[in-house]
Parts: sequence; C-alpha cells; structure tokens
Amino acid sequence: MDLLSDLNEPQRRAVCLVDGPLLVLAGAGSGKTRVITRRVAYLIRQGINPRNILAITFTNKAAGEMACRVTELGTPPGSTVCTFHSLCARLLREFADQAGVSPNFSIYDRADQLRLVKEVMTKANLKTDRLSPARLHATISKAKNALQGPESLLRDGEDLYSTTATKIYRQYNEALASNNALDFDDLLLRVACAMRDHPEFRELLSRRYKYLLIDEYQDTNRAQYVIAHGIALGHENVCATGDPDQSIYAWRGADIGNILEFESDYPSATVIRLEENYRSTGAILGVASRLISRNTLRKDKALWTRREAGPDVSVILSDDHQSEASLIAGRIANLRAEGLAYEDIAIFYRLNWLSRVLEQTLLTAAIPYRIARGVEFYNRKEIKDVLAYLRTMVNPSDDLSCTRIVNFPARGIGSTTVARVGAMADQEGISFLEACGRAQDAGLGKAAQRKVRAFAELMASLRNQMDRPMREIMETVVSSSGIEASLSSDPDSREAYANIEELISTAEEFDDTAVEDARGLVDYLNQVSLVSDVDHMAGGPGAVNLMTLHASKGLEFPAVFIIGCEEGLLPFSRVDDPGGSLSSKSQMQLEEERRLAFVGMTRAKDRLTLTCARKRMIRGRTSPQAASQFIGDIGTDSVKIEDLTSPSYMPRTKNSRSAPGGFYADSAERSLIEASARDGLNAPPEYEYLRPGCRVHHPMFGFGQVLAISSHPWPETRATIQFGTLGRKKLVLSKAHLELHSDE
DNA sequence: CCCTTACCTTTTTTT
DNA sequence: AAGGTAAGGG
Repeated sequence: MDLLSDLNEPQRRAVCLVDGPLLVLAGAGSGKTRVITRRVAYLIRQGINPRNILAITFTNKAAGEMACRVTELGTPPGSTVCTFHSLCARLLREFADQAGVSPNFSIYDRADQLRLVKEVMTKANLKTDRLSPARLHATISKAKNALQGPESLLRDGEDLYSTTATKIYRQYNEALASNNALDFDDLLLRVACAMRDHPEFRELLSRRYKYLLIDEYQDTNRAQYVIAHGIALGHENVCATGDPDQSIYAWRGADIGNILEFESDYPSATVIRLEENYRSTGAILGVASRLISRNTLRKDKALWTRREAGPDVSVILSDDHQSEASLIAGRIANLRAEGLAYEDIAIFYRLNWLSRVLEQTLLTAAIPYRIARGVEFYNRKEIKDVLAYLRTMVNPSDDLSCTRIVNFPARGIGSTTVARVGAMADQEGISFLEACGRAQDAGLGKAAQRKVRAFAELMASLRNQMDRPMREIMETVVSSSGIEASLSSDPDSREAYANIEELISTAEEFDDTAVEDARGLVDYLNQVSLVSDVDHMAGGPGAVNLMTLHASKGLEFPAVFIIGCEEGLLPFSRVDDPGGSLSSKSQMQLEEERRLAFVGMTRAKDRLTLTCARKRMIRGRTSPQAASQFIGDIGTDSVKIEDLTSPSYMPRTKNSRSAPGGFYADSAERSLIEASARDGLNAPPEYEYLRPGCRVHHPMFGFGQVLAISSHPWPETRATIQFGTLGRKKLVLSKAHLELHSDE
C-alpha cells in the first residue's frame, strides 16, 4: 500500500524525515495518529529493523490501536508500541539488577498506594482526618515524577506540612521496599535513575531503540523526559508529536516546557506544524479556537478546515441536572432520527460522578450506553481479592496483598490475630506470609494458630502451581482458597461471583492472545495493573459513549455533548479552599481547564452541544450553579443559546427597583405570570417593558443590559444582552424569566 | 470474632 | 449520594 499518497504536504514531510530530531506540532484533528503510524511503517520500509523502533503512547488503548494500524499497513512485526509505564515495567523486570529491584515486584495501583500512605500515617501517629492521605500522596507523587527525593520537599522552608510530608515520603518508600512493591511513579523513576547511574544500561537502550517516537509529548513529565532523552542520546532519532493546547496533565507533573523547549534541547530539530483540521465543522472549530485563544500562555496556532460551517454549536440551559439529562436523552433520540448511530454519540463531563444522573436517565430512556471505566472492573472488591492472591503468590513479601486475603474468604482470622502475626513479622524482619508459617511463635491461641498455619500452607501449595496457564491458575485459586464456595452459596454474592467468572475468562483470553515473550503469571499481573479507564472502552457498537473530558483525548465522534458547563465544575474549583478560593485559582490552572474544554470540543465532528443547569445536586445538597465562563469565551458567532429554564424570579432586594408600572410586585401577579408563561398563552407583562437599555437579571448569566431586540413577538422574543463577565449573548426568551430592573 | 448501625468524609482529572 | 470507618451488641 502507498503510504504517502493520501497525506498532505506537511504530513508527508513528517513521515519521510527519517533521521534526526523531529517535532510535529499537531493541532487537534490534524491527522497526527495517521502520521505516526505511517511513519513507523515508512521507517520499516526504509529497511530499518522493526526491533529498533519504539513508539510510546500514553494509554494502552492508544498503543493497541497504533500497533494494529501499523500491522494493517502490511509491515513486518517486531516494533515496540507501548506506554511509558508498561515499557518501564518490562525493563525493570529484564534489568532488575541494574535498577536495584527484585524482578517479582508488585505494582501498586492508586488504591494500594493510598492504603499504604494511610498505613504509614497511622504508624507515625498522624490523624488522617487532619491531613488527607490523598493530598500527601499527591505531593509524594509529584516529587517522584520530578525525580525528587524526600528532602526536596523541604526546599521551600520547613513548615509543618513540608516536614511531615518528607517524613511520610521516606516511610512510604520504606514500606514499598519492604513489600517489594513499586508504585506507578517508581516505574518511571527507577528506570530514569538506572539510566543515569549505569551508562552501559542507557547505551544498551539507545542501541536497542534506534528510532524513538513519543506521542502526546506535551503531557510528559520530568521522569519521562529524562528517559526519552537518555534513549535518544547519541542517535537523536527522536520524533515527538503533540499539541501544547492539549496539555491537560500538569496536575500530575506533566511539564509543558518539555514540548516548548524541544527546539533548544535539539538545536538541529526540524519542526513541522500540522494545522489543517480534518475533523470538525467550521462552526465547531471556530468556537473551540475562540475559546483557546483566551489563553495567554500559548503559542498562537491557526487551525483551519475545508469543511463548511455546519450547524451552530448549541448551548442549552436547563433547570437542574435532571432536566439536563432528560434533555440529552431527547436530543439523542433526535440525532438517531437524523440517522446517527448510538456509537456516533459521546457525552463528556469534568467529574466522574456527573455521569450518575445521566446513566439513570439513559437507562430509563432505554438508550444503550458504554462508560469508559475499565478500572472499575479491576477495582471491584472481589476482583482485587483474587488478584491479591496472585500477587502474593508471585511476591510473598507483598504484605499489603497478603493481609488483604488472609481472612478472605472468612477463615476466622480476625484483626487481633492479624495484628499479632504482623507484629511478629515486624520484629523478626520477615514477611507477613512467612510469619503465618511460623504461627506458633506469634503468641496465638491454639485455634488461631491452626487457622493461620492452614492459610500459610494454602499459599505454599498455590505457589507451587505458578507455571500453569493463567486460566488454570485462576481456577485453582478461586476454588482452593474457598472463594468459590463462599460466594456461590450466598445469594447476595451472585454478582461478585459473576465478576470472578468474568475475570477467569479474561485470564483465558490472556492465554490465547499473549505473545510468546509475555504469557506467565507475572506478565498477566503486569498487564492488569497497568490498565486504565480508557483502555477498556473500545467504542462499543450500538452504545452511546460516556467519559470524562480527560478520557476523551485522542478520540472523535460525530456528535458530542459536554455537560455541566458551570462555574466551579468545568473550570473546576474545589469547594473547600486550601489557600484561598478567590486568589489562588491560578491563571495556570484556569488555562489548563480551558485546554480541557478545548480538547472536549475538538472531539466533535459535526454536532457540538454544551449544557448547563441552574441548580445541581452536589454532595447531597442542591446548589445553585452559574454558567461557565467558557460559555462567555466562545462568543456568539455560530452559537445558538437555547434557554429551557422555567420562569423564575429573584427575590427583590433593596437595590433592585421596580420597572415602571411595578408589575412584578406581588406574588399573586407573579404566579399569574408564571402560569401564562408555562401555558404559552400570553406574554407576561414584562415583555411590554423589555427594551434596549433595560437592566435585567438572568438566573444563569447574572446581571446584564439589553442591547437590542431582534424580534419581539412572544414567545419567540430574541434579545441581545450584554452580561458582565460572560460577554454578549443572544437569547431566545421563549420561556423566559428575565427580571427587569429599571435603572433610569 | 463478626456483624450491624451510625456518623462522617468525600469529589477532580489518570498511568 | 455513597462509601468507608468507628463503635457497640450478639
């Protein structure tokens, strides 16, 4: 197949420039993935050994897709396409000596990491209610991603937080070491350090990976940067692709400087910009561009499209989350009527929990949906329990996993017994499992001793069976541990049991599909530990796609809804304000939120709808919501605001004086107005007084001044109103609810 | 030792 | 709204 004929000029250059550093600044929808896959295929056709090619992506799903598309281009296999994390996990097992790890290490996911932080905090007598483990963990994680040790936290002074964080960081690392475990950040950190400390290791990698491609370069952190540079050192055959406007992971240590400074890192670098967008309509691209142009810290970039403007971008205002959801269900039905399939439609939101109402509504509306939550499966208690057995088998030092299963299923080993065995293990400097085998020394009662010993024997016998195929291992674990017996007898556990059966079938799948250099228990755990949200959703046919804005990156859909476009939600800001709510939502953070909205919008090919609600249930309380400032940022060109909120009136305050005539003065009159607005019979008398210059209050946009009225006859009154922070809006006032304030 | 009940926090976003 | 934790009874 011809690799170049359907590429545009800059794309072709990006594919064909084989040697030397190359930076591809690829705007949203500019065919970046196509360039990368073609490039890999092109390199191979130029006679480069596939084994010398390493392409790094951010998610397993992206890696899978990319590998798949490269194969489809008819090139011989052998190239490595994977994520930074899985690359590092593999390297660490292969070069365990250089990296100073033991090859059977466990990989701790976020939940494990938090448990460990909590455990460390308790041991240090820190109250977890004063200082959240999550915050401490975030601090530690950020430091690790910047390749900084515990002492680094003291750089900016020795306040109480810094000193405790340093202490916890140290002890957390010690705890990881004694469990023979690494967290996600360690995977990168250990490889980066090994490359620094062992030049021969770095050189080996440089020789092995002579051609390096890194996708989403704007989202790389310090550790990933060091690894990439280490590999490229010497040959400099490094092709980085990315888009500064889509940098949305600064909060987890991504450094946008990496992509901005590529040219100074590699003075001989070629820079290619891809600015033609093949995805979105003119209207969508215009709206997204106007939004992102509000960012000040950015390289200006002009995305353009040959596509026509298409339908306006919709902004829909609803009363609450409930009506927002049913409105979307309705719109989905309309889109279906227009000929779209369910899988062509996606709904994005800033926070995971925003999907709940939506799910319920879609369920009752009988609209099939898929939700990008692969980890959810692996986060189920029973699944984590089974995996903990596997981990303990591979890595008997993994006390976190071992204590998790010592009494699952219930074996009558309670917390006192666990504490005693644990204390003995600590004292003797042995693992929990080993201590179980020597239960007689732990000062336990006869019965407890017998149970604990039985557990140790169970694990020993399981450990003898580790070389069997995954499915058999899994079945043995489930049956001989007693999980099967305890779950299948209890009718409340039917779902849990079904999940475990599902897990067994993934193991079977692993046996069938795994390549020859990755098929053991260790590789299975590797794979399972590194799956993410997005990975498990492969655009299922016949279902609407639900996901967070973060998860949407890299995807595209004909129709996109972004829900919850409200202050505090889409530019997200925390309710409690560590550091002051007004001042410290820094410009940097706001701009990242804006990029996030930009990413979401640019996923849409043909139809884009933004929705917001006037009030919403947050943490069990209904709280009033204001429209997102981003709705102001996108301006009014190619935007249609549909106001579906019901009439409402602000309580009168001292400052709000009556319009001439005082028509909304008493409640009887008010309910009359509401009734007529609801029934669509007569215009509420306000409209008589609606004229340019009026000061009005809108429940979502706040105070504004009427600039012009384009058509007056109710209920189709359209008026252009200037709102303070949100700019000019053209509103359809059909069911409206403007409160007039005379402002002589 | 296990199970129930009552509070109490949590909630960004992800490898 | 929901999940986790501490306390208390069986």
